[in-house]
Amino acid sequence: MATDFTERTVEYDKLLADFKTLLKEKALKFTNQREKILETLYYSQEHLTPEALHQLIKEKYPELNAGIATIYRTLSMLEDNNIVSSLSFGAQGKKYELGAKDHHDHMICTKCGEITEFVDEVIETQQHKIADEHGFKMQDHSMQIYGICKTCQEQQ
Amino acid sequence: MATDFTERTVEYDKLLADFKTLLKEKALKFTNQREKILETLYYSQEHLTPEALHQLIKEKYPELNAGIATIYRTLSMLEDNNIVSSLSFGAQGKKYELGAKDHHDHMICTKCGEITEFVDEVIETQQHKIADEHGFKMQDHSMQIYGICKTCQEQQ
DNA sequence: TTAGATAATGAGAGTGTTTATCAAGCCTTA
DNA sequence: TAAGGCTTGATAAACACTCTCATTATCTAA
Repeated sequence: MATDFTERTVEYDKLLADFKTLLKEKALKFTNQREKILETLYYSQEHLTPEALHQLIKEKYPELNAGIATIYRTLSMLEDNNIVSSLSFGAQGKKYELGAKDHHDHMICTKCGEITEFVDEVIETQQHKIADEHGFKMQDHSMQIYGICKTCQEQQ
Repeated sequence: MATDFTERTVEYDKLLADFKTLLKEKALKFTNQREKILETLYYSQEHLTPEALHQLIKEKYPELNAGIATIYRTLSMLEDNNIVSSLSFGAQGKKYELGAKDHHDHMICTKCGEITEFVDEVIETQQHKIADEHGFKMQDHSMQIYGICKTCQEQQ
């Protein structure tokens, strides 16, 4: 446990340092709001909507008085710089997660909304192959599997 | 050509008949608006936004005076009954298409917004395999490849 | 350390999309 | 054909997100 926490802290410190470097490169400023947004995204295990992220930050740092516009602005900026990635979720808007991890896809439970991540090499390579066959210059991809998760199946 | 048209008409007639049956089963009514929406979706080769669908119907059937609310309501109903499926398109909203066709995935050009459909057996089977491995009861899935299409690459 | 330049912020107005409300109208079927 | 109840169009409202702008905070160079 102690080890996990330490590793986690070290990993976050690296993320933060990289973030600062990026800001400097682009002549952007390192603000309290940006720091707390990155931190909250990092320590949250979930995929967050801008609204949910806003709530979390208001609860933990009420004195920051962070506005929702700043959340949106920062998430956009983080996404443009490939630090976070977003997942479109039908009409319910977007959810964001730190994207510094390895690429992965999502399995979404249509009952409880839980999102499970997975990585599959066969699919990764196949996607590149398909894009190539169509003369398509692939930039990104996303795949979602919708269904009922194990827990929800058992509850019936 | 004549053959194509005939086949197409026959196929649409079947779709329409099935739709009527569904409505009857659910004690819903067969209205002019619902018919024109289904028809327009069927004869359109494109993935349509609710707004675009509304425009098409206003142009072709001005006397219907169809309201945008009806378009949304009908698309929802059709989607709930697996007659159409929608494709979330980031911040730009949703696009709808008839879902009675074979399953397929999408390749989306981030420059011009063009959507190309494709079917890939390797991916289809792999998806089932992944869901099984996670004890997930798969209901549906969607995959999008984002990138620059051939035409847009050539224009640069 | 300080001051000036300028990026970033919060509040709130604005925008575009989707949904809810409700009175009037249309479909079904008896 | 007439009644009942589902549908509709118009419009208000909810929602997600973006823009504007005056004020505040950050960075840097002296």
